[in-house]
Amino acid sequence: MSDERRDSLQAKTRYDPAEVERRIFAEWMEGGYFHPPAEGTAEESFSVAIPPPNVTGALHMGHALNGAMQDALVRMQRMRGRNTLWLLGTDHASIAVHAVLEKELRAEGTSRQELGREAFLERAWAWKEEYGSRIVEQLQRLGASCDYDRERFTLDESYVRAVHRVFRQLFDKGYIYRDNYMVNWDPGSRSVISDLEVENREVEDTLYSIDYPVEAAERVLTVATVRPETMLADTAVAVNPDDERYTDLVGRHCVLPLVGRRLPIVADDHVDPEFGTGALKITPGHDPNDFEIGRKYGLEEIGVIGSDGRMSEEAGERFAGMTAAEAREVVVEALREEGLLRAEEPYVHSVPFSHRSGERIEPLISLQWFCRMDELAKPAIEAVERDEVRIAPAQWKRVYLDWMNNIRPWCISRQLWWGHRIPVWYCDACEETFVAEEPPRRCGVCDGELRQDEDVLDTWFSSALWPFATLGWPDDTPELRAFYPTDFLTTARDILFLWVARMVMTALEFTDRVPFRDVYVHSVIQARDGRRMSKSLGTGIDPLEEIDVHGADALRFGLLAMSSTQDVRYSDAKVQQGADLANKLWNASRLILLNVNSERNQSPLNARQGQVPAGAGDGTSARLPAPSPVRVEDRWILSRLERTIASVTELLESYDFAHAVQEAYSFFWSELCDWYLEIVKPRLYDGEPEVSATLLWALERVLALLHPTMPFVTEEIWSYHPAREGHLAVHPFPEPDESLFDPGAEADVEAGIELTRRLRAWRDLVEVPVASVLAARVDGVEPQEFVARLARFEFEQDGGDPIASVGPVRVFSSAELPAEAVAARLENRRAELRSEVERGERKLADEGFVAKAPAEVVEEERGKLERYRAELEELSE
RNA sequence: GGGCGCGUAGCUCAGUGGGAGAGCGCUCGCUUCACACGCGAGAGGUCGCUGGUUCGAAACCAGCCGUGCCCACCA
Repeated sequence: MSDERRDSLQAKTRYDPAEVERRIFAEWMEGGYFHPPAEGTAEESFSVAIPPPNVTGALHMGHALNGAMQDALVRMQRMRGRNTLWLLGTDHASIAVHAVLEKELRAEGTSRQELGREAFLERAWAWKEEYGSRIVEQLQRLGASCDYDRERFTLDESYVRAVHRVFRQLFDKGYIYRDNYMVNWDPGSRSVISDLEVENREVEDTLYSIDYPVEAAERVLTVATVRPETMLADTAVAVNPDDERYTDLVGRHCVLPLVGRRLPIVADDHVDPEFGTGALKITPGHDPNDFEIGRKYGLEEIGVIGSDGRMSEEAGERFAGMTAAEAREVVVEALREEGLLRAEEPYVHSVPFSHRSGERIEPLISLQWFCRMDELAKPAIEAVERDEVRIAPAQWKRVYLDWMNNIRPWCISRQLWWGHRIPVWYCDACEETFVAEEPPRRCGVCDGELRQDEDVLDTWFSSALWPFATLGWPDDTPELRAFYPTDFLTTARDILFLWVARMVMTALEFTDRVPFRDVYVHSVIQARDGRRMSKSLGTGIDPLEEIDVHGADALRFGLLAMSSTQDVRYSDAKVQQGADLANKLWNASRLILLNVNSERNQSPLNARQGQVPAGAGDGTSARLPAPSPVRVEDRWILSRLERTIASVTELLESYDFAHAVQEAYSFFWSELCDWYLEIVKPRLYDGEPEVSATLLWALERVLALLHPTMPFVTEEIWSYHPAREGHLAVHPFPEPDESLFDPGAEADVEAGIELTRRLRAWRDLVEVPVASVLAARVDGVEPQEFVARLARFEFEQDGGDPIASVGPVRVFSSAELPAEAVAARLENRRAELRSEVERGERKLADEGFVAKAPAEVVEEERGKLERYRAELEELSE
């Protein structure tokens, strides 16, 4: 280390992430570590496709958590020397982009319709170029080791080819078809949306009961509805076939009030005789249930509400042009005048809203493109049943399977412009339809002009191809060979159906492989008060602000530490814990690096594994073996370190990030810093070579172990390590060395620690001044050297009569020891011990326990009882 | 209507059959030459309630109470 470097290390008593992070990130990028060559096979390499954020998106906590998890696993594999790709990209997000741009256009007093398709798309591309990479830059702030040189976009030219190929093949198989069907019309985005983009909310409406006169009879049928305006589109009335009140009416007709249309009275099981009067008005044009019933009985389908949300010509002159809400009032008023409005009552029920625009869904019949999913689902169900795709935690496997087993056709067309335009062309002259991957020039039948379908595909149709389309499919590219299938996917559960299930289906259909081996469904991070984090509620917490204040490592540690298999509240304390850990790492490293006797400065980690990390030095310099510790505390810390490496690694590999980081934290803080460093300080200051070697070895391994979760601070500290030959980002990840496990050393040092603790506690209780060193004798085995030093005792043979016992330590009286406090403390301890002895005796007197409990449990109980008895006897002398 | 989850220290959460844990907060004592974003020592829980299984239950089973989420076509 140069003198300047040493001085700066000496001077910085606090770790400052803001100063470090951008510099370190730039070094990684310069090293090209995140841009793997497209070589080898997918089995050899390690790859992850990032869940592509929307181009309109800004980094939110969900991205940050997901990023922290992916980066931890990706970095670990990269350090292990795998050819590692974390594929980055963004999603074109049709609806979101439309929302942004149309808002802009409205502010300018115009609209996309006025602008026209071509100009709108130009504007959309310009917007994408300007803002689309914002989230990518934000991922860099997090330290995400994505391949920034291989960024993909779901509207890339090659991606478009993949989409067209998939569309045509599904069409050829008869899975994709065009139909007039009941769809979810979103007046907000003025497009159809799929069932998965609809959310139901409880709403209080008014339930109206309306009398429908029966034709040629004095009777009326009273029907109930929350949407009286849709009665204009009624084409039947239904009753339950078992409902005796109406048996005689089935097959006859009602007369629709205000309209005069004759409505057949049909019988159908769907009608609940208990609800209202047991008679249901049927509106196939505007209600999904009624639509099904209508198709079943071949009823007329009338649409009275248009896609603009206004009443159409079909509704009649009186209503045409009104909004649905206006029409409702007029209809109700007219019914009231005619004396047909039987009742109005408040009614709470669930109503569909658009997840995207937030507006109430208008169900209507429309000519749209659909994709049958049942055949595609079959292999995707089997793959998960057979654990070829493993979903964790386990309950999500069943949720996935339940949904897949009840899958319904998917409406894939959208009345939008930004997106993959549907690759279908129509010939108006001969009414022929062409589906093609490349735009056909003329009609193949009559040579007439062709007109492309106006609509675009659901954004999720293209996202469903993400893991392979980003790697060049349908071409057989080196990237595809090297990195597909990918290894895992981490995601929040809200896109399990929307995205994950569809990727599994398309991957199996088009590549014959599962797209990834593991799916890990992670926590949703809620706001501090337990509410959803959302922009509209104002409950969002900005990860970038957190990074500004605490550093990326702190945020990453905090998110991983708070994560769980269930939803958790955002915890400032956990982020602070991460910041504290970064600072502690920095300062403990300063202690080591500024005080070691650095004659031996090679890398033990490299030596043991014999690896030369990519991007590291030439790999030819001499390597030293692991330190061969002579002192028991050295053997202890090395043993604990290796065990920690083993368990942290195992926890990371099983996606248990919270326990992984907390285990690393507690080893480092409690064992390495609080005990080992305190124990060895005198040897370190003395310049003893053995302890220096042990400390440098331990530091190297701790930094490497923590690098996947806290990449910046570990990389920065590593830059001062004498064994450094290259960046930590590509340094070997530690493998646990079981030959260093040492149960004997662990037991010995832990006993010393325990005694030290008891001595300190005793001092505190008798209120002896902190600085005073107490004289005492030890009966039995002499404790380790550090016990007396850290507890501020001096062990000697002679000092008169002991006035107190703490374990084997007999404390001599001295002026600083208040006799009364000592006596009180002694009595307290005796009382404690008596109760412990009593408890043990009671338990061992229980015949059931002695007879049925496992022998080792009983033995343990006996041992404890013996120890307590012995101590009590000692104190009673 | 169906499904899944949760209820443990003041707060946020771990803990799946052998004496209740962590972080933060709180109390007391320390400016001890890595770190006051620190060090040492403490206080604080009838583990939602009621039954059951077991020698032994925070953990397993049943019921209840409270709470969150997902799915679902009763107007």
